[in-house]
Amino acid sequence: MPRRAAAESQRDRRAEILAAALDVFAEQGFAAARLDDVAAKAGVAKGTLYLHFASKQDLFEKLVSGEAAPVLGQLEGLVRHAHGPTIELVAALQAIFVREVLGTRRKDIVRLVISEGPRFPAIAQFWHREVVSKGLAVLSALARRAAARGEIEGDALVRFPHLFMAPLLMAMIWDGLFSPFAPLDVPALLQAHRQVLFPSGGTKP
Amino acid sequence: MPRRAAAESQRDRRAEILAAALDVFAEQGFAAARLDDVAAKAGVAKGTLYLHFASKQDLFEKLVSGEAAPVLGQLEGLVRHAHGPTIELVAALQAIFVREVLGTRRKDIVRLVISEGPRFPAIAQFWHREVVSKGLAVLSALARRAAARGEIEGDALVRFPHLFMAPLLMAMIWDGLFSPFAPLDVPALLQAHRQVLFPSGGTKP
Amino acid sequence: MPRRAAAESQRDRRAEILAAALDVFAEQGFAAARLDDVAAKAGVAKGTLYLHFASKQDLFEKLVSGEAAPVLGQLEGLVRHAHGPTIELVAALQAIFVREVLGTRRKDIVRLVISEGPRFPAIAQFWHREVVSKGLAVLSALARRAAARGEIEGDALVRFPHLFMAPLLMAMIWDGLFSPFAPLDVPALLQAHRQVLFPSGGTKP
Amino acid sequence: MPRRAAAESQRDRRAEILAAALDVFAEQGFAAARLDDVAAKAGVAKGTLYLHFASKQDLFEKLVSGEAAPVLGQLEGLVRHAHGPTIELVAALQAIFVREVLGTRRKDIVRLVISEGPRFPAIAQFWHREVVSKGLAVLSALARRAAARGEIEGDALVRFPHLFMAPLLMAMIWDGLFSPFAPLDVPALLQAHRQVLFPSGGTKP
DNA sequence: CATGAATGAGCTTTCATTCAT
DNA sequence: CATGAATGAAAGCTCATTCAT
Repeated sequence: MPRRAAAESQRDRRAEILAAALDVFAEQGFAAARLDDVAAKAGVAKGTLYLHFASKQDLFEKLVSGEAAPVLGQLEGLVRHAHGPTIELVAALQAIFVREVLGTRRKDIVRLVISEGPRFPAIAQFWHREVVSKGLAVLSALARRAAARGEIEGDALVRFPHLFMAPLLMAMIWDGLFSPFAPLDVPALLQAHRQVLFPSGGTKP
Repeated sequence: MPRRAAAESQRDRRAEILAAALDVFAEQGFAAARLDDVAAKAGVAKGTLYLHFASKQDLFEKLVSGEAAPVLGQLEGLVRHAHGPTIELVAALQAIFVREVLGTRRKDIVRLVISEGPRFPAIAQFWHREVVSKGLAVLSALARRAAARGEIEGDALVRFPHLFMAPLLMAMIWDGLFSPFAPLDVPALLQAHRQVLFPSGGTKP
Repeated sequence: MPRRAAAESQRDRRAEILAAALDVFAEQGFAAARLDDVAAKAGVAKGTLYLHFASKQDLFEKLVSGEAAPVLGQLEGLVRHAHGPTIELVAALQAIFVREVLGTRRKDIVRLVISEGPRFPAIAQFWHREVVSKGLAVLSALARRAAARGEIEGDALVRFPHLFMAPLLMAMIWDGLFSPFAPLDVPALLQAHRQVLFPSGGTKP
Repeated sequence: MPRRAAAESQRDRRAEILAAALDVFAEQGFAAARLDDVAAKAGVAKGTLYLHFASKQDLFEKLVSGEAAPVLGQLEGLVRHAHGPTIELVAALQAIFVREVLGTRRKDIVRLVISEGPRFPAIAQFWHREVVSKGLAVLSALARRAAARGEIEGDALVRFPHLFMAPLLMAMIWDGLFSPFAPLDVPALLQAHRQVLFPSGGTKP
């Protein structure tokens, strides 16, 4: 099956380039990244990049638009089939985020979206549509569940599920900026956050 | 008074260049910013930039290291001379942040620190030392006050005053990324946050 | 044989660039030379220079460090296999110098070494080690031979073979400075020099 | 006499600038020299240079065209009123050259003429007319005197008095290029040269 | 006269993109 | 498909020259 083998090697090539691109873009930012470095890191010639991507910008856009779906799926599944106190659900979601985003190169993707997004409207829109709004919908459902179970008061978190996310965002940004000289204890931060969200410890007051 | 006049015009020139640099760096990021554009926007020749700043990087570092002190002073004063319910104090602090940061070019400075800081350790350290750690100290004092007055439970916010800031950070990032097509109601978000922080409405339960 | 062809074209390119660089550096000196001119003269784009040389300085150093060995070889061979009166040998050496240095672009290399050497210690040392000290050694051997054959008196030329070279150096400098309006009859100068060196006409007194 | 004082201070200023210019041009060459450095070294503002010299090139031309006459006068006087063996006269002339040129900043002027002359025809012509041809005339007279006294044979040195100068030129160039790591014993070189010029020790054979 | 801030043309160097092999 | 030499349009930075003070 030479066709199959060729297609696979194609996919591999492309994946290697994307991995190298992530390294370089994450370290340098879009403008300062050099395709020479991407090619060298991917082990291909510079011209080869253009067989897979139309331009530097295209490579960048493909890179930051291809990595979010699976995590979101995990979140969605977790919430849909949830049972037990919501505070435990929140802890599980945070753990997934820590493990699957903060603990992987995905955090670099998110940082790139934050840093470069304003100059790449297509990327910002894609992320809002495919990641942010879906994630917020899941979290809003979560808030509704907690309210229905009497675990939280008011509709603040239903209307602004962003408040679930904010400390995770902060952890991600802190990590990139200050962790070399002022590391942040992320699990403790998230635990504190859960304490704030569920003042009565997650049980009905 | 020619000496005096010359010194003043010097300061003006420098301020004009910094203002132009903020425009250009905020829009393009550090690497993609062109000093030609900065000079044109400031109404000076390219060479003039180098009479005031040693290099592009120097200009950038001076720009992001010169704008935070006054706001912090406001916050500190407010907390020190506070009276009344802490929730109102928090509302006032948030309002200051919205007015003095989100509502001004300062938000662009902060965004630049977030985006470019990882490549400029000097800037990250400066901001951590001069802005972030001081701001967190103020917020921690605020949390202690609220706990002392019985307005919040636990020490989560004392240990992690970051949780006060997180939604403001989120608002700032959202604004830069998504506001053109998905604006965020920041006052409502902050009000919701206050509801979460002070579930009993800011009075002792 | 595409590999072979590519390597050859590589060498050709490099040689073309070096030839163009010699033209431009010789005419303008190092500092005033423009790489634009080098590129144009070599028939390549400006960026191509940097595929072969790391910088303007590198190009210059490679240029002045790559052209002396063959001539020295000729001199050495001539002296080693000499027979007949030394004055004829000197005449032959001078003729080689006139033909191979004064009559070619090599004289421009030497002039560049003289003019720019003080600012390029690496070049000065290279030339002293590879060219000057070897050349002087050959000339000292020549003086020893003449003394052994009773053609000259004293050891002045053995200790200072520089005295053989001095008029050639003068001819080279005169040529660059004054020849447009006051040409120097170099063969006559060199003949006069031989008369001085061998007052008895090259035969034992 | 304010007029006189002003005129003197004018001359001083000009002399300071020329001295500073010599420092900078000698170290950097014409093209690489920066008028900023000249002004700083002279202790004047950059604009002041233009009150005394029309341009960088004008400053350079004035600098290298103002320093030769007195030395030539000494040579001329010495030869005109000579008595005793010519070899002693030659030794005296060489000593003057060593003292007044090699031992002073004048050697830097000469080196500048050699290095930059090809790009400044006005300078080359001036030096040929005012210095070189006059100096050679003196040396030719010297050679005639030696021949008349039977101290040398042939007319080689009468026709090419350059041969007197050549070792001095070599010493000057050697000094600029190689002396840091391979110093040349100039007095010994010149003594050797006299031995070659006067093989019988300066007495009639 | 003297100053030095301002100018802007011009320099070296970089790097996304192309294309002959 | 893959290569990597070649391109050339910028970009950052310099510095001789000018001129308002």
